[in-house]
Amino acid sequence: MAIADEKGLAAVSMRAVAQRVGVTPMALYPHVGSKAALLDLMVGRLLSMLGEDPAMRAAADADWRTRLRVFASSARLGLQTHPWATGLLFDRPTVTPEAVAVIDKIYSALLDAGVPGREVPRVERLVSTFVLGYVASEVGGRFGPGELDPRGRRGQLPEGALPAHARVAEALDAPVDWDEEFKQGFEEVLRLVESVAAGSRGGARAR
Amino acid sequence: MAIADEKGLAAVSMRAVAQRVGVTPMALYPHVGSKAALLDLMVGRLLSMLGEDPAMRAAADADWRTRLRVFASSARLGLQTHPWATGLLFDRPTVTPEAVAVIDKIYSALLDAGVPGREVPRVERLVSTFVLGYVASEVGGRFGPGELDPRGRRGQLPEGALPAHARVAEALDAPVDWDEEFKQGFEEVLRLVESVAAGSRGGARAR
DNA sequence: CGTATAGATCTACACTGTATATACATGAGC
DNA sequence: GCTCATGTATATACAGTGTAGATCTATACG
Repeated sequence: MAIADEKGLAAVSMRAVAQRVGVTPMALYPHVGSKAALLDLMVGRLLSMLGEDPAMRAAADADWRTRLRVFASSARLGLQTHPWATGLLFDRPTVTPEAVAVIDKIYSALLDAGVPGREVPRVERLVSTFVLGYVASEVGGRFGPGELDPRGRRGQLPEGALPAHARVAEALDAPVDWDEEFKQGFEEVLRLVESVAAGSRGGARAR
Repeated sequence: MAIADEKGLAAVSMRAVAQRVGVTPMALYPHVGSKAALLDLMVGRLLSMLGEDPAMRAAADADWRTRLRVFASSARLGLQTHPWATGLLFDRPTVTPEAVAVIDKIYSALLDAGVPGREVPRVERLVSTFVLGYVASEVGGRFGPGELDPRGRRGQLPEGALPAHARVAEALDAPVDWDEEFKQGFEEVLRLVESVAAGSRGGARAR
């Protein structure tokens, strides 16, 4: 994990890890099994760090909204500190003990919010996909500026090819406060959760 | 792209591509520049396929909701057909001509929905992050079952360690219709978009 | 015809994960 | 104290990666 933090996931080779722990590459195999298993261990460790995060422990008895907010910001912070994990999280089923322990906390918050049990796993997937997807976009560079500034970007295409861009040009030129945007987006996700809960309280609906 | 579709992104080596086109590996370099540039070209081509998707063309004059729905399902279908692209999309800034052309369509739909111009880029990121994140989870295997069935998964931890899982056990054992869940989640995202638009119509709010 | 130039080729380098065979150190049973 | 099994560490080797650098070739132009 130290190697991945410092030089990126690509730098995590069996040889590099072995050198770090002062051993020959093949000596790792009896311990970790394979490289894929090593990556699994890294993800598991990160998830258990999230599960035991002091901020999450402190909020354990708070209302469901606070608990979900703390989860979101802790997860975001953890993934920003360890960006290598985002890609891995999409590739692995969330079935390890560490993963289900985290998910159980989210289930609990959603149940307290009034989301019907039948809907809880679905809404959990929706919420955590927002968090993971958003942070993956931030740290991966999808939200990044690329080589061109916004003005140059619009210049790549023929005049009038991007009518809607023209109508929001001022917003595109303004700098973005990503912390604020994440927070705001998550608040909207929380309202979405509320509406699912309220929908169930309102009784059965058509279809 | 054919190689990636057939044997996964890892199988896309310069040597494999060269063999496919009947040429030596180094002959590719004057044409594509580097492997990273080749991957950029692949992503660009996929995005332009999405932009010219018949379904999206057909819905070009429909109301904003239909346009966004068609975008979501076309993007999902495209990414399911070409799963190698999901990881790449998180890693590259969306600044290529092909990418901004697609984004412009979403901007246009959001403007028609009544989202204020100032908020349009933010809401676009939110909507497309949901679509991309959800599909990346599907094709990457995050939503997959892993090696253990749901019951075995819960058995990994000591009794009572997963109280919330216990309360939603029946939902966890039920099979999931992913098409339906995606559709439902996206409808909720659409309501979220509506609420942003409605919030702006309602005039300024207390912070 | 000669020559410039763009493209293709060949070789080589420093990497990757890991199969295989070998060496070694430690603890158990007699 | 001795043997032997077991788990760990090592060394070597193989097939693969992206691509730098030098060389070769075929086409177009004056």
